[in-house]
Amino acid sequence: MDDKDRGAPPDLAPPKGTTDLLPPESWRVSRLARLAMDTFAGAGYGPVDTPIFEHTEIFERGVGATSEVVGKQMYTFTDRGGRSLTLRPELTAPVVRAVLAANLQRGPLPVKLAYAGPMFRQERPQKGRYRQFYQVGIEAMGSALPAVDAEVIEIGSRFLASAGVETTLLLNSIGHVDSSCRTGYLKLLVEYLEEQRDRLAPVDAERVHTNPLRVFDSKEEATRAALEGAPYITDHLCDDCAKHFESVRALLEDLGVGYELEPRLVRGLDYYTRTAFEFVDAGGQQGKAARLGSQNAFGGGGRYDGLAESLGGDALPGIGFALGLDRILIGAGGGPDDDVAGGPVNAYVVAIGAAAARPALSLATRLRASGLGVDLDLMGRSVKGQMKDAARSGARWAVILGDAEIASGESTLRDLTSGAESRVALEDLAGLLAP
RNA sequence: GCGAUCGUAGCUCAGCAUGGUUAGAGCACCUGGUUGUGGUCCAGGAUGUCGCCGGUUCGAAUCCGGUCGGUCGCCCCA
Repeated sequence: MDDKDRGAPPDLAPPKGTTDLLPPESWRVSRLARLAMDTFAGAGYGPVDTPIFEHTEIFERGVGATSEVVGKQMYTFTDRGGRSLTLRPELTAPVVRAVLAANLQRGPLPVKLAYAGPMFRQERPQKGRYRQFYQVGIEAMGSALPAVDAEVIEIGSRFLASAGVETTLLLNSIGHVDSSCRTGYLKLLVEYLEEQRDRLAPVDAERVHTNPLRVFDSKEEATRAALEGAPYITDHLCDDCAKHFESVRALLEDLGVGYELEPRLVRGLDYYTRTAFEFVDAGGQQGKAARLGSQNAFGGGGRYDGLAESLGGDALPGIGFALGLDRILIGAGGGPDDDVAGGPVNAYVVAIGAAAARPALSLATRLRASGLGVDLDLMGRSVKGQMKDAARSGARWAVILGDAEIASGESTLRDLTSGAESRVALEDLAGLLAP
């Protein structure tokens, strides 16, 4: 087959809104994900993995058909069996599904799970917003006590701090679905918005009936002005929700977690009840555009006491959060720690002369088997080239093997930091190189 | 999904308003100076379908149209 028959060469760029993660950037991502999972594990949250795709219904019923995410951002396709499947746009609904599927709600509670992985949403990509993006998060299911809210929020805030981003925690309660609580409040809100109708921006006027709470999210000047006298949900919570919210706040203060009350905070997914929170960028008000772009949230979460039932399962209250790894990396910037972005290679085996190539490979292999991080030349480089490659690999030691060394069962060990060299018996190498 | 803006070596960019011989720089890469030694220095070398397709022209990186992609804004969120 000649070139003509092959047609146009394939486009090697990854699909729009996606990216190939390669070293050194990929090291930062995997390190951050590990830090997250370790932090979560330290509070009793075990790893959970669910499929990359789910039955579309899980998101329609779980996340809510009126939400923006389900309405127009999902990657939905039909498989060969005629099933409608969707690439996961978030992981709370799938995790709750998995818990119900395994009947974990009948075992010891709470069920505490943590995850890290890719999510998918079809939106116009820009800085900090991609079609495939990485999230870490936790879910605690089975307890409606305010203590869980406090634990979850504290873990998120502590992880973000250790990841090197400065955040402000915005906190709100949006009550539960009942005429004495949110439903009742919504009537008041709609009434108020109706009165202000001509002052609202057109986009927001449309939302008054479809999703009135979301009007609070508006960035339109006109709408913001019109909202000045709007009733806040926190003033209309039922007694139980008000008490719950009060406890959460008291516990956060106990734990030394600072927060700002934000009565206009409304999250985009329909399943949230009571506590809702968001971690927004606090590092440099002016430099915001240069940091997260038009995005300002590292992540957020909240309680979802009705989610399990809307998926058709037993009642199972829960709370969790999701954080965007991509955004955290942007917000943390490239710290000084990132210079040593390489892998954990401690030693580099240098072969001098053709006769040393085979012994070098087997020495490297033996050292690796004993648990050391070892690399060597696979390009047939000159000695000078190998030394250069050794320096580049980030290794502390060069283990040099030439005819003289082989003859005496030794190697020349060079400290690449100081340049000091010494002869070392091969059998002593592993011990000397151990960190 | 809508609007704006950008797209030249691996990377960061110059060149483009006034189209015209082999398209440049720095960094990175490779080789040599040092027949068995890196990080400094010196000398040399390789590298581009000027995003892609088409149009105007004797001639296009340069002008025009379309398209794809990045970035920014809207929307929404992680």
